[in-house]
Amino acid sequence: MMILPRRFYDRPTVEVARDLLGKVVVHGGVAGRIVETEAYLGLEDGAAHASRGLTARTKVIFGAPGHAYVYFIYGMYHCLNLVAEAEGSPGCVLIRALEPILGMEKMQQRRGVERLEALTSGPGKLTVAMGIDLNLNGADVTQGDFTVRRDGFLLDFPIAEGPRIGIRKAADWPLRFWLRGNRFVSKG
DNA sequence: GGTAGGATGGGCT
DNA sequence: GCCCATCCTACCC
Repeated sequence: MMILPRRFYDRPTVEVARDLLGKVVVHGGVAGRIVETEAYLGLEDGAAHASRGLTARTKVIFGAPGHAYVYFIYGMYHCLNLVAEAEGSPGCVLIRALEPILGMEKMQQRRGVERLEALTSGPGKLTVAMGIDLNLNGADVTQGDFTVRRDGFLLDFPIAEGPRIGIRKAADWPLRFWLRGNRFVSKG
């Protein structure tokens, strides 16, 4: 599988969010195919962390594309984003759900559940299953043992789009993308 | 089938 | 002090 090059991410965030569907996140011996994403934009997007401006937390989002933005939420979960847009221009894509394709036993150990549909069907679940935490914040996903790749298979479900989940501001913006009918999507 | 409530801690006003 | 880009359990149709 070919690692996605940095230029893949150096585009408008919405395009990157849509095109990440079907790509494969690899971390060590564990991998999953992306089936659901959300785009988070810049200053104009009240739901985006970057709308607060450049801070210690958001500096990764303003940095070079092709890096991971990982943050801690609700006191116990982590969420994985991939940074898009040129350096200096904020934008990132939240990975909301994966279809497990490699290392399912490891995922089951980390999650403490058996059902495949329960392993990675949500942003907090998939970071546990993949072993992703703050240590990977800022990591370059175009090289090393934490990467995103394309596998050459065609998408087997149509792409759907709709409002993002779990936010209050800009709640009606259609920036969520998913593979309609895929059983690993978090909702719908 | 559905949902209300609680766990739990960092970021920012 | 308030707000979260969440998840699981208990409980109720």
